[in-house]
Amino acid sequence: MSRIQAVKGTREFYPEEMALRNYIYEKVRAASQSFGYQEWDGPFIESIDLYAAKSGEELVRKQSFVFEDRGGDLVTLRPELTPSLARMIAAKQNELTFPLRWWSFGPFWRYEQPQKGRTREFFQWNIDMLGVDSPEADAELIAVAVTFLRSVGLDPRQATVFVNNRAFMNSQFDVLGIPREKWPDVSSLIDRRSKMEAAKWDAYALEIGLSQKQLDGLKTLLGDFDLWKKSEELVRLFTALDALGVRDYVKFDPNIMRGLLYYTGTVFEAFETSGSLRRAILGGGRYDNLLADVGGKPLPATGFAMGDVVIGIVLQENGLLPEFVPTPAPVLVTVFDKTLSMKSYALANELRRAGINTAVYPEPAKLPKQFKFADKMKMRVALVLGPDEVEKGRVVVKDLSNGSQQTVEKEATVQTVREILESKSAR
RNA sequence: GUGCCUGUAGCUCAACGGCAGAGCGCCACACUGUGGAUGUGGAUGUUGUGGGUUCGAAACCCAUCAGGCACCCCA
Repeated sequence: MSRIQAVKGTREFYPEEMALRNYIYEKVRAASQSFGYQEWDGPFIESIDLYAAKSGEELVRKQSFVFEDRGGDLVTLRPELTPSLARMIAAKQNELTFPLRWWSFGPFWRYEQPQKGRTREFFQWNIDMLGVDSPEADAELIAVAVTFLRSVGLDPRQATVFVNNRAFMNSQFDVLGIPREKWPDVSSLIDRRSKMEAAKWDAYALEIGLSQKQLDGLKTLLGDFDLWKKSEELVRLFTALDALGVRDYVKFDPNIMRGLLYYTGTVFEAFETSGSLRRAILGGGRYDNLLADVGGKPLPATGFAMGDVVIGIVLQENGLLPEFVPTPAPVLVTVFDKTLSMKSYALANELRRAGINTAVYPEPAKLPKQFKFADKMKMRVALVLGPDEVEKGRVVVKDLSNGSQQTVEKEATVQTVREILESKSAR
């Protein structure tokens, strides 16, 4: 094919996909706003330098869409939102009202190898609380996440949020006598455990310089799912989760570490428990140093992000996609023939003026064809204005969900249509 | 960026060196004033793209593009 195709990894939203995107957006908004978070957004294009500071070399060097603008500056399509957030907060740190609760849903780009659940262009929900340094704030963010998961129909058996605490794990490493400079290596070791064979993982652990005794101690830690009881922070977190009514979705898991370097305390990730996709639905945690790192005054922060791609697949695989109704207009006014078409147009106008979304069949065609169209578009009501009706000043109103129809005075059309739309569909 | 697998009708797939097919969907008609059901008929196409091998390529080889799996990373 010589046709120019879409750029690799980009998304084409046909109406059906667009409906899903909007559905997710709607549920994200509802969950965010139910906890009092404000919607905001940053630029889609940023200077590469913004990310060079803190996002990690991998993200900047290999995963960003970077290009030179016409003025010769290097710019990038944003690969993440947090640096923009940090800058915008730092710029108005003295005039914003804290604690600050912000959320956002928008497009991001990463130059990655596309595969299932991973595209180069994706939408991401970001939500953060800034200015509060407490496990209860972390618990609130987890509760927002669970509120969302619940609202799209996922129950605790289908989706679980796994929680750990970076600082606490570090203190445990300390107890094992693992020196501070090895902590990042140990973190990525833990991150990788589920992906490696046990023997190879052991070998790798020794390779990065752990003693056999430290390795044994580490394995005991990672197998201890009651470990959280030793952490005052985690105990407070779970107590708050209980009060917030989301405890049944959340589990402590010492194996959750998360790759990003800037997490300082609580970290969490939500996974689909049964599905084919072993990717996180959402992930986040506490990052208390980020604002100071980009030149602002120190400010504690906690938050998480969720991509639209994985959650879309999870919903689909669990049969939780909302029914797709192609048309936003539940009413079709058929066009009988050329001479009567203006009568149909005028009737549609009346319905619209009464606040009812109405489509007219755009040309004269056989009625079966027009009814098939209405059916495929999942319309609820079809109106017929033929010679008989026009002569008597009447309109045929048909409820497509059950096939019943009635002939009414033209003046009663709006009322009759409204009654059908408000009644339950028989379909 | 690396390794492996896969690209055939709108969709799911068959044909695996010898005339490109099926099911679903689509369109038309039965039904010139009524959709979903049924029946009958019809069109599906540069076999992802470009090159090579061969008398002959959808098939074999090379390149390229896209998708999938793993690595990497992560939403």
